[in-house]
Amino acid sequence: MERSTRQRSAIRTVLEAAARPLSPQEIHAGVQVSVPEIGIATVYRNLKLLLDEGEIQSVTLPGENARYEAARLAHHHHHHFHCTQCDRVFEVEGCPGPMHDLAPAGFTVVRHDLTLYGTCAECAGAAVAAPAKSRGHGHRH
Amino acid sequence: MERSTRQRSAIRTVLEAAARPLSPQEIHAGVQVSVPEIGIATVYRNLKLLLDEGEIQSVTLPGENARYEAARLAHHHHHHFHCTQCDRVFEVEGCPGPMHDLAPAGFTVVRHDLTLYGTCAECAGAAVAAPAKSRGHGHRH
DNA sequence: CTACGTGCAAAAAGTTTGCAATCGC
DNA sequence: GCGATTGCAAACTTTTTGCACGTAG
Repeated sequence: MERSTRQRSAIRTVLEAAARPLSPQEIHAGVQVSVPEIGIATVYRNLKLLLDEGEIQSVTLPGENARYEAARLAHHHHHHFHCTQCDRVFEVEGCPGPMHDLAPAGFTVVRHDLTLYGTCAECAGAAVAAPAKSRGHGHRH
Repeated sequence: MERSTRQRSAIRTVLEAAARPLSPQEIHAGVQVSVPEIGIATVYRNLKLLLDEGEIQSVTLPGENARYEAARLAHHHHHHFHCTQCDRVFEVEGCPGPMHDLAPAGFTVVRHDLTLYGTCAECAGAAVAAPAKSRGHGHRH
């Protein structure tokens, strides 16, 4: 049976408190504040477990590693906005509508993912204050 | 100056011959047919080089490692269809149109990626012949 | 007490890099 | 000949797994 452990609770707490999808590393760092001895493996094991239970959802964007968010914080059908400057991911409400007929004849569209790229409001504002455009964060891998 | 090597030519050939985006591993395997001693590092180095030159493009789908295709085979603005049964990726022509106003106020949309998921025509046909649905290919990582 | 959970370290998988040998030009 | 390029192995990153110990119920 599933037990209640300090580490699992802390992971839940961090995810509930986040306003956006978090990477396993961000979650690990966040949990270490309250449970310093937690290992990254425990984070991964719990993410998988919570995912199976449907308590959290994974957010996978093109070319990025998976992020995770509490399912109850995720809106129904939504998409994501990826700020190319601060590298954060936001949910966006809208959807261009059903795209069942974009696919060639014979293809069945079950689901779709849409990712918008650009500059978030915060970074757009910062750009005014500090017009020096630094190219990305160079975070490879 | 850039030299013409057997390995680089072979990589170009494999990409040109492919009807779909290929993973570095698929490219490596394909090139080994004509240049057996090629190492995977050479594949990666050349992919990066060809990418910088704009000769090829990378196709990054959510949760997947990058695939590559010859730029001249890629259509202008297009999106991708990922068959969840055979795991192959196809290009689709259409686009639901500009989605600049999906993002919250203050956000600027520069680009977008759309991925459709479902069953390709071939797999849909095969399903009729062999209705047994096998759950995915289990390719993790 | 006992099975589930954890920490740690090692293993996988994918990608990058250092280095000496090789080969195009 | 010289420098771009390669093969190999080692390094690195992210995620998974083995194992002995810890702990919730």
